[in-house]
Amino acid sequence: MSRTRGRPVQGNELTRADIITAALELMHESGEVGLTMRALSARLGVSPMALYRHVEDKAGLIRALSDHVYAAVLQDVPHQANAALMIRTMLSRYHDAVCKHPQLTLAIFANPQAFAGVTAQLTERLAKCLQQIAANPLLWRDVLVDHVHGSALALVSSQGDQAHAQAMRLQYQQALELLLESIVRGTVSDPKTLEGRAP
Amino acid sequence: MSRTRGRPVQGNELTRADIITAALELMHESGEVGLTMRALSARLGVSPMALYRHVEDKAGLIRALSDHVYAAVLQDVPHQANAALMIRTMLSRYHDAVCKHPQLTLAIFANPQAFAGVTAQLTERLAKCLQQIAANPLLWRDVLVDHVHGSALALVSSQGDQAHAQAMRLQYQQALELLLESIVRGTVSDPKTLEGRAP
DNA sequence: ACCTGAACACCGTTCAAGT
DNA sequence: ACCTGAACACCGTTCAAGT
Repeated sequence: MSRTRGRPVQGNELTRADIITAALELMHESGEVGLTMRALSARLGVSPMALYRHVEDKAGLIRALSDHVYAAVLQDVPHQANAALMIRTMLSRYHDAVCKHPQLTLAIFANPQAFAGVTAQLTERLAKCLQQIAANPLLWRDVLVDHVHGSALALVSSQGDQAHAQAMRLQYQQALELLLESIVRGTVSDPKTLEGRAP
Repeated sequence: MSRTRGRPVQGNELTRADIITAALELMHESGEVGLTMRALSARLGVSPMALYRHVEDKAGLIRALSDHVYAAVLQDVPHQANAALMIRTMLSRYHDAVCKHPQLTLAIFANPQAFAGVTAQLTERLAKCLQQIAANPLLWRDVLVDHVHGSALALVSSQGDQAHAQAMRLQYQQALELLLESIVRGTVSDPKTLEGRAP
């Protein structure tokens, strides 16, 4: 009988990938609070200190998790295309990633050192796209990104209710369409220069 | 020379109010992570266990903090008035409270047991107001609430930068106006019944 | 190179005891 | 009634040691 989780083959070396998958499982089961170095090492059948060979820190672990989870968000987004379409795909992917691991959002913001570069890149590209279709691109960018983060928090607080989570995903998609409509329909009411909340 | 923080008079009894103010100070200085029962008790010049006379738990402490911080949000909001105005005041107050203690948002969502009733009441009243002016009230409610929560997270990640924080507050107000414009201007594109994410 | 064990400075919380 | 002290089961992380 082989083990279905933890290190795939007993006696093999511990892998960064093993750590990441085990950590995500652990976070699903017991939340951000449950993700501890000690519990993670126990699940992998290894001493706590073995983790520090593959990950710098607990913050480093969370950074690794977000890099892994958000990897696909910006991949192969064409550079010269319909701006609304690009916004839709980037935000849908980001929202999908966030919904699969809502607790990770909490962990990232609770651990400022764990902040991954993906969010920064995402907001930058979003702003560029919005400049083509919106009167107030930076305002709308924050509205859109905050909506993703806010729905992650809502997802965390409705822990485990799968039907509810599914309903919320649908609702997000509809709200996104509503917002995109409003953006393209909108006109400037106050054209003075606005600063974003970037890096 | 009297102490300027901690218990107001030495020898006096420890008060729930003392605990709350000291806890908020502590959270400002060292974040959600820094708010520990032991550090809090040390600041108050008292044994850790003395806190448990006035607060059930650490979750109970955070619940007390949010009750205190959000107390003014729904106070004296008239029941029959301009709907857009009511939305503006409720959200502005909620955003103000959240901005004064952004780390508290993180603490509340990280501690599900600490969830206070104010948010539930707020979303309910928001939905009622939105029914009067919006085609998709529940969708817009989530967009508005998520924007508040999302900007709290953004505020946490830009730790301590006061000028930046001020700019973000301004930006929030402008985004809120933009959203209210969009709401009143909007028409239904898909009139099928939508469910909210409320309890 | 990769992992272990013991140790340190922390947590939240229980429980018995002091005044 | 209100607070203290010692103790328990946890944390993340350092450091020396094993193979």
